[in-house]
Amino acid sequence: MLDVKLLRSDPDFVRDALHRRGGAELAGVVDQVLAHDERRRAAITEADALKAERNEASRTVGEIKRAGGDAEELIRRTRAVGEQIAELDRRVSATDEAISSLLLSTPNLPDPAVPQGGEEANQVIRSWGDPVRHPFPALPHWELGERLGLLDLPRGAKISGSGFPVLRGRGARLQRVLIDWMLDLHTTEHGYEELRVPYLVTRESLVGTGQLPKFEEESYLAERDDLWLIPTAEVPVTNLHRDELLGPEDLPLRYTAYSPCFRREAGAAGKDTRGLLRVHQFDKVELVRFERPERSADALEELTAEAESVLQKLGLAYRVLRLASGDLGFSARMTYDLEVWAPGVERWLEVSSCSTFGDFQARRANIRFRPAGGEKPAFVHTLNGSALALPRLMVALLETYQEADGSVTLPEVLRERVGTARLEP
RNA sequence: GGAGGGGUGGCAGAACGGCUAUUGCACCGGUCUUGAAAACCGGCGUCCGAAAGGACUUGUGGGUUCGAAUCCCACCCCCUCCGCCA
Repeated sequence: MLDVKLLRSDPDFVRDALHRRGGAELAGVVDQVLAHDERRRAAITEADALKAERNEASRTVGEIKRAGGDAEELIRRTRAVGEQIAELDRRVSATDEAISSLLLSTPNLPDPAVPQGGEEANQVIRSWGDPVRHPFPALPHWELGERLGLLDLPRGAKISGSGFPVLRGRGARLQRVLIDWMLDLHTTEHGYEELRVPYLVTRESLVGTGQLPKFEEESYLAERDDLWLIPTAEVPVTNLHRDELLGPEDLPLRYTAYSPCFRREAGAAGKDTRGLLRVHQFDKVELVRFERPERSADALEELTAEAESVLQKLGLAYRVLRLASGDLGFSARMTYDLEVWAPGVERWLEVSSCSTFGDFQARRANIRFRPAGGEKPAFVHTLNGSALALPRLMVALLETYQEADGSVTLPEVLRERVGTARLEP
């Protein structure tokens, strides 16, 4: 959520930043909010004066009664003031609601370093490894998966519909091993605390991180209990500290969590329907950081490097993109996408999105810290990134390490855990 | 699911219709001190306001009242016991 004070003090700056992100219509919320804000403050000023009057009168009533006098006349007049106050209070809450409903649906402002434009303006800022070109006809992962008995898409579809893959045998084990190995990497080498979190969350939690109220159609809802399936572990992990005031010594906080992720992919019907490229349920290991504001820029670089280290250790070629303003997620201030090369489908696949949110989520979720003893509380900065998302990682792994005979040779780091060096039919 | 108890500031914990939340701990500033500790003084939630000042804040939302932490209603959460259960 944007700070109303910022809109008030520098409306041109906010208008301009929102314009870069979503055009003139989006920039228009600034003036709408400011109009409500002005009405709101006028009503508060008026109501506060009447409340002061009422408090004074009530105090007097108490004194008169204690002295054994008759306060009827004063009570009657004060009752009328009470009605005026109620009317003004209604106006305050109406404008309040109008403002928060506008702001809850307004995305974060892009960082100045973010390139302007849509997807086509994303910048490749670095790459690692050489994209593999096999000297034989490379198979896509769904064929490899089927031949090697790792993947059973038809049965997944039978159970739950398309987009719900079944992994089996070595495939299931490989995925479990990758999760385990990544968690170990982040806890032992990167200083993260491992969390195991709920996969169903309240509406409030989704509002806290920014998925709601705007993207309701993207989430699954268990209506009977009004609980939502998480689209990412970011939601429960970030909300871990919702409505908390952290001490000066508490930051930074670094958490890693495995979770399944549930996404309706409502806007992507018909896109990437084959194999594991886009599914409704997938596994992911997530990194989440709570940082002091002055640390958040460096923290994003660190977090991105930590996600990259997974691909490096697996020997998979990837590139890092800085997303353009129009391609940023709702809550993000700046995002690096990691795209891994998949030689079977001959595409770069997004396996990680590392973002800083500034104080945007902290404001929505009310996560504050005390900068130093005695100082006023301030909002923390939150960051997160996938490290990594499993399906596309599996895709890149299988397609990259496939052999001419259809088998797959596993990278060294996984062999012991999987219990074999080669996946064969 | 049933019965009972309870949610008050960063933490602990009083007040149970009116003098507008007593107090302790922690933390910050000051005085004192060579320095520290102790002691003492002040501060330590949000909003409106340029300021003076004012308003709000006792889980959340309603209601009663001139006035609600306190009374009433609904909901949420925590604890204890019972039932069910991986």
